[in-house]
Amino acid sequence: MKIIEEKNCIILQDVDHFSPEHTFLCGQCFRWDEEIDGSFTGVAFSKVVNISLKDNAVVIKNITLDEFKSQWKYYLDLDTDYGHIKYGFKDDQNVKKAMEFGWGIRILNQEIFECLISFIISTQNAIPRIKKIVSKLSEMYGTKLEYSGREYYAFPNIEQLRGITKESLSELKAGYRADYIVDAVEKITSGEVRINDILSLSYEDAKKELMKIKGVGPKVADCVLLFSANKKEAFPIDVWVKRTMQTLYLSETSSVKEIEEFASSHFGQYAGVAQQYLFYYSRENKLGK
DNA sequence: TTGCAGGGGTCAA
DNA sequence: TTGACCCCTGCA
Repeated sequence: MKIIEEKNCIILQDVDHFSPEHTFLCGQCFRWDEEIDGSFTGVAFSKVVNISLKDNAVVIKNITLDEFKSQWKYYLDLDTDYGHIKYGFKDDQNVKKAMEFGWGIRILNQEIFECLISFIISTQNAIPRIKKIVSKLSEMYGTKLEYSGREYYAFPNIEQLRGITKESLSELKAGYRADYIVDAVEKITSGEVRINDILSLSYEDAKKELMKIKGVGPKVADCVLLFSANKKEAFPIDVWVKRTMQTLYLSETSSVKEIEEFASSHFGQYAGVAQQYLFYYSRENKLGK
């Protein structure tokens, strides 16, 4: 990968296995929107950034070389060799097919707090509505940003949400999830849940730590670990993945526990990567519906 | 227009 | 293991 710095813009040449479209639309994040020209604009690290693919080069607008090296390179998971991961799944025809369909999905390393709150909101909810609620929460409590003549809002940090109540969140119309958001903020500010330790804890311990929060069950915890804590062995099982695994690998009556055990032994350390490709493939093709 | 089913699950009994 | 759950959206 060759990095070229231009005015307030970075160009990456020879990047393999990266599709902004598939990466931002595969359901792992809720803060990226497609523009008319096919590029994607999103907010992270209190910055608005625009990413596009042009003639096999990745163009990232509104960042400096330092910001790319210190934050965005990791965020986009560009240090991980997806060719190697793909090779490891060469004997699995289902994953192979899903990886061809959704080529270039990279598992993002999002900010943990934002990812946690976003997936608490995702519970029993549809993606467009999740995006709406996350966006509204940012507008209410986050820092205002500007890019290309438009207003954006950074996702609020823990300090900005300190002291919120169920009532103050009523405008969000998040339903019963408002209680969960309040509980997460309280437990993190009090130190009961040490969110900054998630990165250094083992997968199992990190999952236990997250599940101390009300509204965080195994699925939400796995999403947070996979999409923001670089734990690629995490294998979130939702309705789509459950149906897909039952159809392609196991049987209709297989339980979540059985699927979990199978995924761990069959997919191994990159189970989460396989999960995301299978999830995207089954959703886009409405598998089992 | 109204009514109903279901949505990237989780909690509590 | 099973239903209830807040609220919105899509679809008869």
